[in-house]
Amino acid sequence: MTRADSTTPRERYRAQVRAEALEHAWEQIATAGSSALSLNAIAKQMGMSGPALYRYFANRDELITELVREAYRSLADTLATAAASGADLAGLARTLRTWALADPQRYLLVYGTPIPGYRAPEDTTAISQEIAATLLNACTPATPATPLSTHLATHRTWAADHPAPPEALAHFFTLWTRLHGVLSLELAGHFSGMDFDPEVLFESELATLLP
Amino acid sequence: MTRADSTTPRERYRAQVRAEALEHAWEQIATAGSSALSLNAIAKQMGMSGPALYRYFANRDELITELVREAYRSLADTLATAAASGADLAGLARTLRTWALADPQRYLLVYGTPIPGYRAPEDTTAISQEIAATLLNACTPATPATPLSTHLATHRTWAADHPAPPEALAHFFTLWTRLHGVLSLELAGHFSGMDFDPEVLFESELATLLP
DNA sequence: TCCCATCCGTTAGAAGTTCTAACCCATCGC
DNA sequence: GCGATGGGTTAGAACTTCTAACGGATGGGA
Repeated sequence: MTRADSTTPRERYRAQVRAEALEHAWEQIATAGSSALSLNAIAKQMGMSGPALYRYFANRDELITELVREAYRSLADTLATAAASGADLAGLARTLRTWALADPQRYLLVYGTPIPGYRAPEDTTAISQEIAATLLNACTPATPATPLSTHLATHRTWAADHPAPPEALAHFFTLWTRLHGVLSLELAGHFSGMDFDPEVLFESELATLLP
Repeated sequence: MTRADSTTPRERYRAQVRAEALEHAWEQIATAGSSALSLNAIAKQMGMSGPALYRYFANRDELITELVREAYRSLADTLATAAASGADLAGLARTLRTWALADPQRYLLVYGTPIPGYRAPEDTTAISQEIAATLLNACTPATPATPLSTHLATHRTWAADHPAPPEALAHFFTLWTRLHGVLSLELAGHFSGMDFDPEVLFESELATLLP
């Protein structure tokens, strides 16, 4: 304990206040969406007045960035533990759907409409690669070569260090976009008027992705 | 011309101002997203001060609703004219992609993250059904029965008047969600870090949807 | 042609928001 | 105990949406 291995009381308090603010932010986002998130309202819910929160978050964007980071982290961990428990590709896909349905706004925060000016920080792309790797590990490379896989064979810098063959990369992309296609339209309420069950559609798409 | 078959000059002026306001709104939305749309800024761009626009739009939501309506209308017309020109399913899909890439925020306005409280008006769902019908007409019912098609056979109230068989309905949903899956992730910038071409992925998914 | 109602645009202002500045005071380390 | 650090406060600027009250122009009926 010569130096900064343990945290000071101030740092602990600071982390606690930040965490509590993020909790309130999640509640607010779940009910009113990310665009209606108010730093002022959060501060008042915590019993302190307006600008006090600016000691903890430089601005509204930094708070949202932290929410995005938490969402990414949560998804990455959820998928990683599922994979560690022996879940196959179908299990991971259903884990993803469960995670998304548990908090639609959380899913849409990372995969929904982005703010045009907003630029995601470096570490979120790292977590994104982590998620991709978890899914990629479950992708079976038994699929035949396609125009997509041959294209990815020469355009794979994003997964340069992952040993998956180009057919697995192609499989991963089709998995990702197909599941996201069903999930995002379901979460956005575009199936709400219709009386069918989106889960059947999800399972139908999932079935096309299994060996 | 006994009564209201032609428009009065006032009505024409009113429609013109509304149209100009919507033009500025589209410009604003294209650069800063729908959440950053400012009624005040639009008014000032038009040379009039703040609250004047409230003579033309009851509130911000009504203006956004009108934008959503225009977007739906534009997509429906674009697909309808493509279909009238003899476009097949592949042609319609590529028309959709072109339309989406022409103005990403316009696509995301209708298919992206919704505002939780917001309720779409009746006529937009009518246009949505119009779009579905155009695509449905191009869906070949040659696909075999699947769990999804049997489910849709008994849950098709949303397309009750359309004569398509359940296999075509299933085909339509897989088409919709697969294309949207690629497009929405591409428009949201989730492929931007990677160096591959989203069009290849789009064409790959499209190929799986053709007979 | 005149006149009046309707409608348009204005300014003022309330209630929000984000965020900065200045100040006070508690806490923490030396 | 003393001083620096940092948290919380209020004030205030610059925004936003939206309402209210007031002018003035326009357009249709007598």
